[in-house]
Amino acid sequence: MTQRSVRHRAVTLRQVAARAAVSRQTVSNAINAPHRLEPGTLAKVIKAIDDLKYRPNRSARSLSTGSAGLIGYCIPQRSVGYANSMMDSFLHALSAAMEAVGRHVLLFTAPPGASGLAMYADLIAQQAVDAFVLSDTERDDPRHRWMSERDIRFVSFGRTWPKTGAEPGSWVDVDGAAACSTLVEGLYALGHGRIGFVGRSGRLGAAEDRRRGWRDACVRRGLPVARMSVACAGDTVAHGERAAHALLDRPDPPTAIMALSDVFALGVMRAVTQRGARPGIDVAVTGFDDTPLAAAVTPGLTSVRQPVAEIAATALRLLESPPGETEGVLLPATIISRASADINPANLSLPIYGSTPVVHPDRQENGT
Amino acid sequence: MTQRSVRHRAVTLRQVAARAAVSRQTVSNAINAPHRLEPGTLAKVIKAIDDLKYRPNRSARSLSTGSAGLIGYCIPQRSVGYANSMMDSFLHALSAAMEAVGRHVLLFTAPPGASGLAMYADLIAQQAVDAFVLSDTERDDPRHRWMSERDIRFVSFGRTWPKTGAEPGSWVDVDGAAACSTLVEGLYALGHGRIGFVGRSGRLGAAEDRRRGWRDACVRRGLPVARMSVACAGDTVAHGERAAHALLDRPDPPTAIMALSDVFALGVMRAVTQRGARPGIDVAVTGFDDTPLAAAVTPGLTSVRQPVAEIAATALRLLESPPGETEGVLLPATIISRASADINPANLSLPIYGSTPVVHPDRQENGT
DNA sequence: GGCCCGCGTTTGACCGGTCAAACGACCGGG
DNA sequence: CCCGGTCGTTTGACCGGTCAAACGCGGGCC
Repeated sequence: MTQRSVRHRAVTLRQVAARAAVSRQTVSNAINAPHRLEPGTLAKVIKAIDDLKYRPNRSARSLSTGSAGLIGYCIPQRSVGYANSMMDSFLHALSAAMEAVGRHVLLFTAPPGASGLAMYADLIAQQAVDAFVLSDTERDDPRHRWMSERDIRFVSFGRTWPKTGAEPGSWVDVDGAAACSTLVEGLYALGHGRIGFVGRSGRLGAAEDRRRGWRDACVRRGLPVARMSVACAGDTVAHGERAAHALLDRPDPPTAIMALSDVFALGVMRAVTQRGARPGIDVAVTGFDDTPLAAAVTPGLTSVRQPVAEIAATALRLLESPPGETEGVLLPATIISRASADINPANLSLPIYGSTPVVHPDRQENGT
Repeated sequence: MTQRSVRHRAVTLRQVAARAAVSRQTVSNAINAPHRLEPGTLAKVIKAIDDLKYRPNRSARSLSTGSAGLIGYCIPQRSVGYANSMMDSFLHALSAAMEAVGRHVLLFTAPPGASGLAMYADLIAQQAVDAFVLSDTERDDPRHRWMSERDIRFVSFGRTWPKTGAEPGSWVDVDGAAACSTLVEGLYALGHGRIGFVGRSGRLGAAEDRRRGWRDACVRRGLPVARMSVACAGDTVAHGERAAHALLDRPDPPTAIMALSDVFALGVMRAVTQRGARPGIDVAVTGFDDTPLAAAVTPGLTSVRQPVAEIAATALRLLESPPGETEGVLLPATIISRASADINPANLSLPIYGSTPVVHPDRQENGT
């Protein structure tokens, strides 16, 4: 009804060209290859662009160049009650990193496993995205092979775990094994001689990696690993709780329990409390991902923080590297030491996998 | 090096047309307006499409139609330690809903407040998105006015709170006031005569809405509201804890405390415990958002679940309704009753705002 | 039999950029 | 003086769809 309800067409490159009294291509060059223009012309064109507030049409550019300027990210359908604020902040970091180079993240959903590949295929066929960032990778993840066979560009957050020599694609990952072996070292230094592990069944690469770090460090220190680990089927506090009870019911129960996630760790702490013991005093407990839970519970939960911003930046770099050149990048995590297992960095011996820093955040978090 | 490293061009509409021995437009019609084709031709074209696995190029279509098929969603930069898994699952639901109609969600980041509007403006100028879904809306959110002035389509998750009569745009929201007033009713029925509220300072619409529901229900029942509420500045457990101590230190302390979020509620439970009282027995506690925290803590935290899938579906519907027709939809939340405040639906009187169902999920969550 | 109508199909133009080749001006060298 | 080369700019074609108008055809009606 008001006069502004008349839809004003967007400014096009030709209008800018007309105003600056140059050809279309000159305007295009002013944006994409300014060095080709004579300084005077460039200034003239830039002025016209600013005056008209011109912004190139993304669809037109995509059509012409053949690249959409978008990368696809599949939001996994998580079970209710699964607190993965890590993925939340990773998405933010990824989005921010993409923006810095003029690209964006396109979200989509797909069923896990091979059946979800149709969604990926469709987006590529429509040329809606240039590449994918994969997360929640599994061992021998079908997506990796599938994509490399079709020359679809991707970066995996999580190793591609090749059976053979050649990697099917680039990946970034966090050194969960190193973090877990450092945790074992820290607990060992605190005098723990039996360290349990609450893991996850299934094929998730990260889960297997962390368990390996725990196992190898225990073996190295001569600590028992047989009957010291449990694999949960689900991702809830209740699962972690039952797993901890199972461990603590055994003949020589562990005096420290490392959990694959903060949610599991919370279940472990509950189990310990139910048995009349005190987490952090009678039984040490550690988690993973440093979710808000970790800082919130009493006692504070020692956890492992993943460097989301670095992961995102690395993923972007790998995506932009020339196709065919696959590369894997392993980033160190950081152990956030709290009262549930007060790791002392000074007592750590040389790492077997890689170095993982340890910090004590308590002062800041409980302050104003 | 292998032969598949030869980039095969994507199938185009013209190739399909050639194969089916029809014109380009006929293929286009087969996809967009099949009813216009004679059944025989349609079958022929569809066969060609299937044979070649043709999928229309998204950029080309966008360029032609002028709509990108994408809606923008700004992922807010949350403070570390803020567990909003609600937003996580909302994004999943939104993405799934969009896909069902062939559209997608494009993520971006922007600083909060008016300074972030440049990002919105840029995406529209580039015609990268058709519309926006806004979340974390504030009272008199600058984005609403700004967008309606520019005829930018949007739906707000959170009321637009107009000062005048006309709404600047469509919105979906969850009836937080009704949920909170129902919580008050439930607590009143349990015998609580002084009910405190831990809220949030600032202009967040949802925070003000919930506080209003608490306040009005208390006034209606003749319960005190003066010196019964605290507004926290930050979103952490520590803030909630301090707020609870402040309430419990007062001359006539509350016997029940409602918190704006699960994180605050956890802080409240800690404060109660520190004072030697038992949450759920000596002091009732409720949270909001039904995050994994709520089911994880001991005792289980009574919380309020927002219907994310319905919110997403409604947002999509409002986006597709003709422009100019603004509409607001208020959806009921669900109270998830646990041991921290065992609300009994049978004892609730008639609601003052709207009806909010109450469920007891404990059996499922602690089971296998 | 001629006319009009509607249906199914085709044609040319267009969306708004980019690419590659052509163009003119200027400069230095033979 | 003419030629070759470089630089800055322009031109036409093209990316892969959709839109609107034009077209051919058969049927019903007068």
